[in-house]
Amino acid sequence: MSTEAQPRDFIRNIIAEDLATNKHDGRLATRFPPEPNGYLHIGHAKSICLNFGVAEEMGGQCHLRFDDTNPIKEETEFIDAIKEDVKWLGFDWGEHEYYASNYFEQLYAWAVQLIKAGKAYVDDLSGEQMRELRGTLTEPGQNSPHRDRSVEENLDLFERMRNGEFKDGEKVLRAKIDMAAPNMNLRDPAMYRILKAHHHRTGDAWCIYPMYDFAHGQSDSIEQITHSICTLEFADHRPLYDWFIEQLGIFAPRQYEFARLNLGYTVMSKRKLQQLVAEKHVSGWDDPRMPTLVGMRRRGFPAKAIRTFCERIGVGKSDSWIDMSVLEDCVREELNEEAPRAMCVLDPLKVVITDYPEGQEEIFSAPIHPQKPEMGQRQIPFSREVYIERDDFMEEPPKKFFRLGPGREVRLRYGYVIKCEEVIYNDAGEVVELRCSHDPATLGAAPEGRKVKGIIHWVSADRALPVEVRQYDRLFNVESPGANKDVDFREEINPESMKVVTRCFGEPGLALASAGEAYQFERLGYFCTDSRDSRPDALVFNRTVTLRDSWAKAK
RNA sequence: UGGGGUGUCGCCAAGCGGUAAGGCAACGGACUCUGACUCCGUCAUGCGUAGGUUCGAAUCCUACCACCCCAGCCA
Repeated sequence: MSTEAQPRDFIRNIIAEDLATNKHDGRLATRFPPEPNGYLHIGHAKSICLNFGVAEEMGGQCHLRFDDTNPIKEETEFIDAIKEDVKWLGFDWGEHEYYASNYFEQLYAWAVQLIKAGKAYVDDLSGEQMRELRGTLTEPGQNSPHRDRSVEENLDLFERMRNGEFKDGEKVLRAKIDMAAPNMNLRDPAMYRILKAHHHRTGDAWCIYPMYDFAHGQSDSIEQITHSICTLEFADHRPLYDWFIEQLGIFAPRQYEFARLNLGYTVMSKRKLQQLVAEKHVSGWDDPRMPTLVGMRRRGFPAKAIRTFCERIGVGKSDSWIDMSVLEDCVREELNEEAPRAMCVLDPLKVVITDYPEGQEEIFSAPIHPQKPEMGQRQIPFSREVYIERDDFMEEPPKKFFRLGPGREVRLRYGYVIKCEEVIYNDAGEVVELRCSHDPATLGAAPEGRKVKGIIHWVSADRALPVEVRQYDRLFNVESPGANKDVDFREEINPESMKVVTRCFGEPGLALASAGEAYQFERLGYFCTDSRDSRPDALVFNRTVTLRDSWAKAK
C-alpha cells in the first residue's frame, strides 16, 4: 500500500499532477467567488469545501472573493453573512479577502487596451436590437452597424460612458470577436454597461460596471489563481475568459468545471430561495427548513456534518441528485457522537404509579452519553406521577409492539419496570391516564423470571419542564420542486413541513440548555434550542433530525 | 437541426487495457436499560446501445441513443 494520500476526484487528480510537475513552481491558489446577493446554501458549501479543502490538503491558499460587479443586486448584509458562514464551516481565508470591485480601475484600463487593439467597440444598439442580431443556436448572428467604429471614436465614447454622459442602457462596450461563433458567448459579448447605481463599496465613483464575464477571469488572473474551479454552466464561458486573458497577455489560470449539487426535496436556486423568503413561505433566510447554511445551522446541523457530507458526495461532472438521507446520515453520525442525552415527552400521557408512595421522590442517575462515560452523569427525578409518550401505549397492541398495553410491562428508562393495571378514559372514550404498578426490584436490575423488552422515555410529572418543540420535515412534497413545468414550485411546498408542539415535557436538567445546544432526546431524535426564539424561561427546541426508526418502518 | 458537457447498482461514486472499490438506501441477523448506536452478512457475469480492435475492454476505435447547459446590458 502506498502511504501517499490518494486523490479523491478529478480536480484533485489534476492538481496533484500539476503540483508533481511543478507547473506553477509548485504554487497552488484557489478561490471561492460568491456574489453578495443572497445567503449561502448547501450547494455553495460543496464549492467552499472543494476550494478551501484542496488548498488546505495540498499546501495552497484559498481566497474569498466577492464578485460584486452588479450594484443593483448586491448588499453589505450579504457580505457579512457569507463571511460568517464560511468561518462557521471551519475555513479561514486569512488575508485573502478580495472584491472584484477593487479591480474596477484595472479592468477599465484593460478595456481601453482592448479598444486600442481594435478588439472592443462601443455599441448603440438597445438590448432588444442586440438580441435580434445575435442570431440563434443554429443561425449565425449579424454584425452591429457600429462594429467598425474607429479606435479614436470608441476611446472617446467609452470615456464619455465613464463620465456619465449617457443614460442607462444607451451604450455598451462589446468585445469584437465573432458574431458567427457557434459558442454564443463569443458573439461580441458585452463587457461594460451603464448603470447609474450606488455600489456598496465604490459608492458613486462609477456609472459603468464590468460584466461578470469581463471581470471574473481577470480577477482570477490578478490574484494569480492557479486553478479556477466553477460549476458546469460556465464551461461555455471558458473560451471567452481565455480570449480576454490572451488578448491582454496576462497570467492565465486554468478553469475546471464540476457538477453543482442538487438535493432532493428542496430547492437550490437563489431566485427560488429569495422568493420563499420574500413571500413568507418561510420565516426568513435562516428558517430551519431552508437549505441555507444559516438555516441549517439554526436547525442544528453541525458544520462538521456538512463537511463530511461534501466529502461523501464526491466531485464529478455528471448531473446528480443527492438523496437527503446522505445528509441526514452525516448529521446523525456527528450528533450521535457529540450530543448529550435527555428525555423529553412530546405528546404526554399521564401515568400514576399506584403502589408508589405519594410525596416521595427518588433521583436516578443516568449517563449523559451511554457510550461516553467521561461525559458524566445526569440526575433524573422520579415520583408517583409521570408522563410517557402517548405513542408508547396501545390499547390493542400487535404482537411485535413491545411497549405498554393493558396488563403489559415496560421499563421506564433508567428507572423501574412498570405494569399497566388500569386504563382511564374520558367521556369521549379517549385514554387520559394509566394506572400502573411498579416492581421495586427492577431498578438497575433485570426483572426476575421474565423478560421486559420495551423501554420508554418518561418525565416526572411535578418536575416536568414545559418546552416548545418544533418538528421540521422536508420543505417540499416532491423530489425535484419546479421540475414539472406545469406546476409552480410554490404549490409543491409541504404544508406540514413545520409542526409546532407547545406542551412538551422535558427532564429538569434541560432547563440549563444554552443557545443552539444540541441534545438527543432519547428514542426521538436530535434537537437543539432555537437560536432566535428560545429563552431560558421558555425553551424552544428545533428537531434537527429524527433517530432511525425501524419500528416505524416495520409498521 | 449549432456549440459545450454527461451517461458504472434505487441515489452518489472509484476505476485510466488484466477480469466491477466505497458511501447512502434496502434486506437479513447479532448485541442492546435508546426498536438508537455498534457489529456481521446480502445487494452490478454487469459498466447508455450496437458494432469493432485485442489473448483480454467499463477502460481503445466507430456509429447511434438519452439527458443537462448556452440565444441577460444577471452571476
